[in-house]
Amino acid sequence: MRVLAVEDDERIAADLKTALEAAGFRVETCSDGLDAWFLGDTEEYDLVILDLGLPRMDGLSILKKWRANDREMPVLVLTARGAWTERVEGIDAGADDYLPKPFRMEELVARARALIRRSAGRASASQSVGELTLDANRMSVSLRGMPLATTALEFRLLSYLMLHRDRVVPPTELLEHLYGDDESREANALEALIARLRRKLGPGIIGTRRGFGYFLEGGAA
Amino acid sequence: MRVLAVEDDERIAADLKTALEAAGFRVETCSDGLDAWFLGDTEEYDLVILDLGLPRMDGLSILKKWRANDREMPVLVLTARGAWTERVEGIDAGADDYLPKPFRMEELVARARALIRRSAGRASASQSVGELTLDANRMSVSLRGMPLATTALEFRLLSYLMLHRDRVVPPTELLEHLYGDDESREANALEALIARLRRKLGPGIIGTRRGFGYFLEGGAA
DNA sequence: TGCAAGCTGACAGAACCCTGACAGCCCGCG
DNA sequence: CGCGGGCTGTCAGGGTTCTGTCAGCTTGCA
Repeated sequence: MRVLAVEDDERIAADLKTALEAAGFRVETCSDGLDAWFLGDTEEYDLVILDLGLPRMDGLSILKKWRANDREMPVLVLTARGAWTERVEGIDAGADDYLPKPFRMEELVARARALIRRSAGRASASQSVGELTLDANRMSVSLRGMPLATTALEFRLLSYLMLHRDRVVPPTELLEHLYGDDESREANALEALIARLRRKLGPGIIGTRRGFGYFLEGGAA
Repeated sequence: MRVLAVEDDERIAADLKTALEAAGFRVETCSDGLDAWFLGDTEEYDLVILDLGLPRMDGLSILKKWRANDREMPVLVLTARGAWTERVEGIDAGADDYLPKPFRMEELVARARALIRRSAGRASASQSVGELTLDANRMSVSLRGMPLATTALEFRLLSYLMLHRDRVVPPTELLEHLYGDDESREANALEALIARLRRKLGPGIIGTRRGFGYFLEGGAA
């Protein structure tokens, strides 16, 4: 587990590092706002602990920029005592939790653990096969890291194929899933849908097993 | 393997029990929502089959409560035919798979197996005879580890021979299985099919017992 | 040797799937 | 309210792959 601790008070930063490492995390610290923003934007952390008062760039601004840029890692914000407005702003900016200073290290570690656990559960909402990733919560699809616009129906199709990534899914089953058989659609509706999707995705994503059905390539080699 | 089948229709419940036990599972049934929730929350099952319409507590609510409580066992949801919104909700609530009612018991058993296998971390349902392996999920064939392209009909033929690996299968039976006897085919269709397959597979895979039928070499001989 | 069962290659129709075009529908916007 | 635009189902027109049939051939057996 990799943690970034952003804190410009050197003594607190050192204490954080000590406590979190004792708890089994790999810890990096950073005391400058701009550097922190850059690190969080480019590196992969399982958790970020973020103080709000920082040189060169304010903590809240950093957080907002991360979130705007789809950086989803859990962020625990450290706020000054009594400044509860900061907390509201923090939540708005996309913080997952906050802790008023001063705090006891045990509490911080406990919250850190809880956040990581929670984000692990949340991660199951987004799954990928091959170069394709979809996030069930945000109803978003990305291919090789690039976000890709899909319609609701397209998403449901991909979603179903993803759920059954380890097998070839027959068209009847897909039709059943997409429409429910109360309304009968021409089988061609599915083919058209697949064609449109393939045009977006390019080749090598949705495969056809002639006579059986469709599947996601790279599904369970 | 221990399975909990939650279903309030007694006849279906009995069928479920019969089919799953025939497949080698240990089955407990439950017809009440609240009881089901309690069982799933306290007992350890390898799989839960969950009907959505239940007395006292709805299936989706049960599932959500389990998941909220970190109960991770695979859950197969039975939904009413055509009510596909239920399925989407089911997935959101944490179902691993769903099956629209009415369903064929064989399909349910197959999915049950797949789910248990997946949760056990293993990948695919493949079986082999001699040097030939086929994967019923991915509809793929491999010979001596090398993947081999087959058509749908060829696959079904191999599949049937593999299922009956321990005996010689008469051509009439194969014809019946492949085509259903409503449409009559020349017997030669089967011979042509076998010939094509043998050309792909090479010698020593499909054997002939003149006057009796075909078999997979290495099957029981 | 003769017969029946099984094998094979060629081929054309069938099945399957893909694609582009189009039209109806819905929804937001002016 | 009309308009435009995005989403989707339908249709028609292919292209490609399968596969049943046919005719002739080989093999096994009496």
